Amino acid sequence: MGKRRPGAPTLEEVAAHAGVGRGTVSRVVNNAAGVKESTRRAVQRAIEELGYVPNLAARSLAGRRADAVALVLTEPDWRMFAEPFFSEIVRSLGDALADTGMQLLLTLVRSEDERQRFLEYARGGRVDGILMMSVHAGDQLPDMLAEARLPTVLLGRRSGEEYVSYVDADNVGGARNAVSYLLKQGRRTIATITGPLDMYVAQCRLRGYRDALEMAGLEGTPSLVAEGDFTEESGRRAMADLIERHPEIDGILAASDTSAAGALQALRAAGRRVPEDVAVIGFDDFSLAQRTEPRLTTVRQPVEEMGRSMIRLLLEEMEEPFVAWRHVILRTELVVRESA
Amino acid sequence: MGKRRPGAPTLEEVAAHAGVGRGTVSRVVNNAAGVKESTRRAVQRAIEELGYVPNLAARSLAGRRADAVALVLTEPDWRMFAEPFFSEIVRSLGDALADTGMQLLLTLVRSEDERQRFLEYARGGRVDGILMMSVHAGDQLPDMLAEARLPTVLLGRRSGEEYVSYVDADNVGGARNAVSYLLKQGRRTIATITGPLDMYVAQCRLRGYRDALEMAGLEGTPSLVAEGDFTEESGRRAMADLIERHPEIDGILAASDTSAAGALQALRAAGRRVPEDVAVIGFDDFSLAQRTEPRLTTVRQPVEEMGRSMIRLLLEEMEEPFVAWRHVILRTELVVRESA
DNA sequence: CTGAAAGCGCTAACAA
DNA sequence: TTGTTAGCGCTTTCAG
Repeated sequence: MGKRRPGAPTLEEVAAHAGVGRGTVSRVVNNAAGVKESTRRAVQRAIEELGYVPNLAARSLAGRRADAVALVLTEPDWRMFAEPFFSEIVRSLGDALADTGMQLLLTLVRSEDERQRFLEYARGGRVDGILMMSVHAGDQLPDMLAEARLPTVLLGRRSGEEYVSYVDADNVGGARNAVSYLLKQGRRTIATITGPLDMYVAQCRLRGYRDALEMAGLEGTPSLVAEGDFTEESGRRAMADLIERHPEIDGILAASDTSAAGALQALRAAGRRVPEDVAVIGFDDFSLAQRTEPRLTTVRQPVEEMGRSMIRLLLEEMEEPFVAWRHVILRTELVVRESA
Repeated sequence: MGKRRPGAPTLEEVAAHAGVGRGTVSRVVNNAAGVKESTRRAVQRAIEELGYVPNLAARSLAGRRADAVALVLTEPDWRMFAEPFFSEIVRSLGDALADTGMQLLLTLVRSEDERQRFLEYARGGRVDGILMMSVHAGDQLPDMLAEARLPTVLLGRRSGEEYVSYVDADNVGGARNAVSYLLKQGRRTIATITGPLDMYVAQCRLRGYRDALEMAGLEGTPSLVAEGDFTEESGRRAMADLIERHPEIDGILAASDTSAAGALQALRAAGRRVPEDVAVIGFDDFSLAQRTEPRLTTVRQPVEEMGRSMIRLLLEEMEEPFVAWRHVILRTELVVRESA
């Protein structure tokens, strides 16, 4: 293994070149206060002239932070990689992190082997904190991270009793509002296309659907529930099944915008008019707004706020570790976009 | 900033606990040869008992590698994030890296600020090498990395005179073969939907298209070339334009499978039969195989091989730095999938 | 405001 | 086969 950048100048050399002590250079590099302006300038010139770049390993070792946080993507996320919700969240995390000077590192954990490797990486101190998104119910990684006392924040929870810090949307409420809205429109046979039911988020949206029906005094019909996995293809397939089972369907709640798009395709293929014959509401509103269904009514999650909240919680945990789990549940908003 | 894992045991403590010297523990941890089996076992027990985890910063500092490589995604990549080609490449890189014990870190570089931060991160020695994909012609980052003497490998090149190490597919040849195939079928009015023409890969595919026409003694018609950006939406739009300008079109080469899918939609919407009236060939074959167009003929890039090659080149550069740029150009394959 | 010095935890070279 | 030791480059007291 070739040594890294063999002749790279060190703090020491910069100090010598500038005719000051090591500590002073360190202060300048870290923008610490208490350095005479002229000295600072002299040091800065020396840095320029020598092309000095701080050695991050040394900095880390000397007892400070790694200045990086990892966003872990476990295997089940993989398919969602292509979902707009995913990239929007990543984008918002990047924005939220911009001020902190920390690097956002996406890491893929697909096998047990990779999980172990990542754990070593994190426990080895290469990151100051860990973010996870779309956690599946049975995922043990958050527990392992918690055990290693690593600041961790989840997007979504694994169950109602999640203890690791998380940021989540009010999925039950969002779904309930959506279905109530459909009922208010006079729809009576409302079906739902869920997400993968091993994810708590999907369970919550399903619960909201059921709650709304119950509140309206209607009885839930099991055959009006079709499991999907958030993807467009699953939406198409689920919708096709639903139409066959219940030709009288006049309303749909889909657990994602993408599966809603699939549902719309299947409905049109079956000759239904949307939204005259059948109204569709989906969760999230990224892909559709940009693509083929700009007029779909959606339950919007506050993505920017989610990213910001995750970073805020993470920073709090880094600041004052191991004192408490922190939870944030953000409100959703029904965005009505039906054309007149 | 809270100190990281304050009470974490060190090598020293493990050594004391096991009643051996520090060096011995280091050897055991690193699986080095030359340790008596009984000693090794004793050390391993001590490690278990104390829950020792090596401090990676210290390890890095002590003169070895960072055991991590970064895959940089610059702003223009961002849209491709959702493209199947992207996730397939990432997957193959992960596989290729699995043996090496290195962490793959995806980093997003969207702004000048983030570019600077990443540069510091890389020059600071947090990664042993850098991979970049879908580099745009004007991107300076590879030069900066080269200047910093950081092992770097690109997927694709910025121009015909690329010097930084890269792995690329034979895009000209692939496009030429595809168009020749269409010509052999008797198609005579062949259009192309390109990728973003500020990317060399898109230029090459366009060149291949033109070469094939020329070889057949046909004249290239500028209005048969529509610029897209690899996305489905761009394919739809470009195709719609092309049909309007040239209703007689009977063949299409699309620069990606995704834009080919968009083209197919536009063709069907215009009442054309595919492939009877119009034949379509796209580059890559991921999304379509999994989605709606399993029978599209495609120019297949050897994704697995691309990932493997990139890692191989990177390892070579790390091993023996700064001696040469290395280039690999992989053959493409025309995968005919028309139904009878 | 600045310099000197004590580590941070590990690897690797050298003795033993 | 193993123990000892000299750094790796930086941050951070503590004097001055």
